[in-house]
Amino acid sequence: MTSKAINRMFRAFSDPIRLRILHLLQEGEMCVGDLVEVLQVPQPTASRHLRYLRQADLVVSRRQGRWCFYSLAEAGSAFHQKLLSCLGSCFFEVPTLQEDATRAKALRQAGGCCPSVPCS
Amino acid sequence: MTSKAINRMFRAFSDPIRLRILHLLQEGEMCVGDLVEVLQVPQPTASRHLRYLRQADLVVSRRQGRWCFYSLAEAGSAFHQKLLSCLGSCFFEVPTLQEDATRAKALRQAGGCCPSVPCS
DNA sequence: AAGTCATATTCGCTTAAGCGAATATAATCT
DNA sequence: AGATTATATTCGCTTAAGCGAATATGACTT
Repeated sequence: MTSKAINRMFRAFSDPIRLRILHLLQEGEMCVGDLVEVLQVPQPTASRHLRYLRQADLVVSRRQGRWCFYSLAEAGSAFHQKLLSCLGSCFFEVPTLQEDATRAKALRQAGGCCPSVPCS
Repeated sequence: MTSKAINRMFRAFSDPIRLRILHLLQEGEMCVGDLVEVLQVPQPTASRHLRYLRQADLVVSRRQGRWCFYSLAEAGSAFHQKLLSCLGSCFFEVPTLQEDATRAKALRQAGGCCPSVPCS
């Protein structure tokens, strides 16, 4: 965990959409399609931000058939853990995060976009 | 504490020099001259970053004679507190922060740039 | 092989933000 | 008032990064 990596992580957190993604992934892995539906943003936008997060070592991806599942990367340092713990506090301040949570819950109950793949 | 404010705070943390300033100010307020000496950056650079931090509501300034003292702003939210607590973990990862601490300690013992102003 | 679905990348453009160099402001001192 | 000291701002330039629109890749289906 170098100084550059720390700056990259902070910067990764400093975008509304990426914050939303990170917050969503706290509940478990999600495929891109479901993320797009919850975030209500164009798919390329989601992919772009996901790449950014991957390059910052904040998320990892796993391919399964046509779908690509993203989840939070293991926190390999105290700093990484602290940073993740900020997400919880954001929830109370950012209404969008709460709306996302509502949509995500509904989507989970509806089954999501990928047909009966054991999503977790 | 709006969503924009949160993004601004994260972004404020995502620059090496600003991270160093925030870390230094954890030990108490400092005047610009002392910051410049510890950071070893041009004075306008320090001022620019201090303004950025002020606009993000992370630091406050107080003028005393010719000198301007900066200190950390009171954390008015759980989020703000969490974010500040990341600074501690950074210390172990970023050598520059440790070098700063050494220089700051020496400077404090030498009296700093402002003549016997009750600096704290 | 052709088609379709899920995801990723590229392109052109715009804005934020970093830097060094120069300059401006503000307060104190003589 | 004029000089000096401490800090702040401006200017010109460069790079990072955001977006929408279009296109490419990769995997499964028929």
